[in-house]
Amino acid sequence: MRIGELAAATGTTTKTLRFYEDAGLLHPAGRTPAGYREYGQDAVARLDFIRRGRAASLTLAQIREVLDVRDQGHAPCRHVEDLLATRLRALDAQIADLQELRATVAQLHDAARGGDPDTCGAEQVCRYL
Amino acid sequence: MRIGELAAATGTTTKTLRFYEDAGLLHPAGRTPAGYREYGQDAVARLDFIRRGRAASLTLAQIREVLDVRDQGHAPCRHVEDLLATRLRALDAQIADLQELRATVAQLHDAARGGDPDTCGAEQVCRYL
DNA sequence: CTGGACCTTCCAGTGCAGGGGAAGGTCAAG
DNA sequence: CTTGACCTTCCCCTGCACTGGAAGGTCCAG
Repeated sequence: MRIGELAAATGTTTKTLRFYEDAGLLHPAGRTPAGYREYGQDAVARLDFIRRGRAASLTLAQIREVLDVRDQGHAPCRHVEDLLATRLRALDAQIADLQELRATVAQLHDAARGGDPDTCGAEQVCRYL
Repeated sequence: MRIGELAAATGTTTKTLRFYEDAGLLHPAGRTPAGYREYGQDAVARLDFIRRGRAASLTLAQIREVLDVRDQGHAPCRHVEDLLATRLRALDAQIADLQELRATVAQLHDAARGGDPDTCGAEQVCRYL
């Protein structure tokens, strides 16, 4: 199939597919005599994997690592497990950071809600922030 | 004071201060005969405000809005309150999204943790993702 | 044989908040 | 007089994952 069909079949765009090829996530596609890219079903499976990886918030670099392991003939299960564990820890840290930030912002907002603009001094930009 | 002193006094860099001036967060500074920027104490207060805004995860554009209101002679309290409320809602949404994502990744990780690499078929990249 | 849908490559831009570094001017100390 | 610290403008680079658009080639239906 050609690039447009593959894009439609995997819910992405031709732009993205060429970008993935440049980024090393897709093997350079075979070409028709006219120079058009030609893909087989394996490309669909590969893109489905990439999509699942993206859905799990893995970066393209991480997904490529997994694909590289697979392309070298090894089962990437172990690598995927490590990746997911790392991602999980990062997500926990990120959520904790955001919750802390939320508490700070909520505190500021509580102080500002009920404030009287007329009592603002001109020597500072805003006493509520 | 000169730009390096101001940077040291506010815990930032000269690069950032020039960037803020370009971005409209700082008024164009006065210049010495040699062309050096010259700042007063008000610049320190302004940068402290910017720093607090950044700490509350406001964007530079949002902070500039507040400063613009202030510069036009109005107390920005009300504007700040709205901004904080909006930021709070965005943070809640972001935290909820991340928690959902975390659940998904945790599920994948649980499935992968106990898996046997030898049972992986070659027809897919990895059955755990 | 022409129109339109598709394909190719290449270059540039998006958003965000700066950072790196070059080429050159200024100032005070030694 | 020179050294070194500081300042100036200028332009490009970073990360991340694309997206937009121009200029041109290919293919098929009418």
